[in-house]
Amino acid sequence: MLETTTPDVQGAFRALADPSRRSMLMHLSQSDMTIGEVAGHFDMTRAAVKKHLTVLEEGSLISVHPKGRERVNRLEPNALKSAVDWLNHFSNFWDEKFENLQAAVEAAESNKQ
Amino acid sequence: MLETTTPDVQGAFRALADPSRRSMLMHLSQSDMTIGEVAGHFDMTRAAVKKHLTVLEEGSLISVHPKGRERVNRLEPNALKSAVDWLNHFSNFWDEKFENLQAAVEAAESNKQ
DNA sequence: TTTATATGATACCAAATGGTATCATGTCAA
DNA sequence: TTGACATGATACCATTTGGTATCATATAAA
Repeated sequence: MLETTTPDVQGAFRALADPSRRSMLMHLSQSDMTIGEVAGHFDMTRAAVKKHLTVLEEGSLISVHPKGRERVNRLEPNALKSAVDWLNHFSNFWDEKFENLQAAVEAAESNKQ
Repeated sequence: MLETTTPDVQGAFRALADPSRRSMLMHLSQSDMTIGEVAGHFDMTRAAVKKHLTVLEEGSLISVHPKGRERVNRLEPNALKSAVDWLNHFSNFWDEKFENLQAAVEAAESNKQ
């Protein structure tokens, strides 16, 4: 009831607060990418990009997989879900639209299992 | 298509990144409150609370309504929706569960009008 | 083996952030 | 009117944050 600071949630929202990081998530939603490939889409040094990717990894929004001398960054949808969950759970208080939405989530989840 | 930095979204995610501010939203979801009332729930000065409330207001997550010498802070659900929308739109890329979810949102919205 | 390359690590910097203390202002009430 | 009180506004501080530059390390390739 009214959880506010689950570490997961904090890490996710923290990572989502920066527009560059949100943009990186967008890129990673289209394909896994090495740090160098990610950096190719941004006007900043690889070191800066790597810091952002570290924040995303700390928030469990991405996972990193060594492959030879490269490190492949992969989107992790589940952690994003924890942010959505926080917002939805919270939203139930005032808007029935969100109740429908949460019901849809639960229905979809039970269908999968 | 792949919007990353709508001002709305940035303001909302920025405000949501801090656990104190998320907690304030929780409290405000139960009732409108003056800055003094909000401050009563936190171990920090009123000035600090006011700064947080300003960030929430800048993100359009709350609205402020003068009432005599008080200023009543009220939750604004719609701005939270912009954050949810960003997450959902984004989620469609990899998880059909979220497609169901977004369909439910749209259905609920059209039912209302 | 040598060399090029992808990444890691560190040091450093300016600006933003979360916080305090203090003072000013506006409004309710005696 | 005058005092109490809720809030606004500043100034200030320590820490975090987003960024750069530089050097070290590990691996692929010649």
